[in-house]
Amino acid sequence: MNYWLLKTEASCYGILDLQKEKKTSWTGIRNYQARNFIRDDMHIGDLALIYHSNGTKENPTGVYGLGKIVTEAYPDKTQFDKKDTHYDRKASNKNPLWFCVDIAYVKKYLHPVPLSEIKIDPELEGIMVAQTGNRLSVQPLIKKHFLHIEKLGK
DNA sequence: GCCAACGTTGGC
DNA sequence: GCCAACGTTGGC
Repeated sequence: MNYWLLKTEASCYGILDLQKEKKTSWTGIRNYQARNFIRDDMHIGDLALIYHSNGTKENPTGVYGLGKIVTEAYPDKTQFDKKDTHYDRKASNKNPLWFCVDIAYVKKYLHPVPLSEIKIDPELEGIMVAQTGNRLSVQPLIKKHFLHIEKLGK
């Protein structure tokens, strides 16, 4: 059982959208390291913190809720769609480059956990998302960090 | 909107 | 295989 942090922009697809839809395919990941995590290490039943980047004063950057991985990895179909912004001409059905999983809504946090708090919490020392310059949109979490954020978020 | 950090591309 | 140029991410 693995724990993850998934970055998204609230204005693009946030926890409220996931709550409404109940389930979505997490497409559009175009980074090899993130791709490898999805393809190789994500499995049904894993839990994922939903993190909103590029926050505002009212809704600061941070963790807003919880989702659950409900499929194994499969080819992200947006890579084959010429009209999609995530189209990749180097990818083919025979040789897909990019993968996605389906994420189900679990809950929205009563108390979202802002990045500013994550950064100063000694319990979360070493967490990847608090390290400067880190742009990875799919991040593995150690259980301790996952449980602590869960406790803070409710 | 700024800009630092960083991943990717492509010429050599 | 190096590395400069470029584009993107994302905190502020």
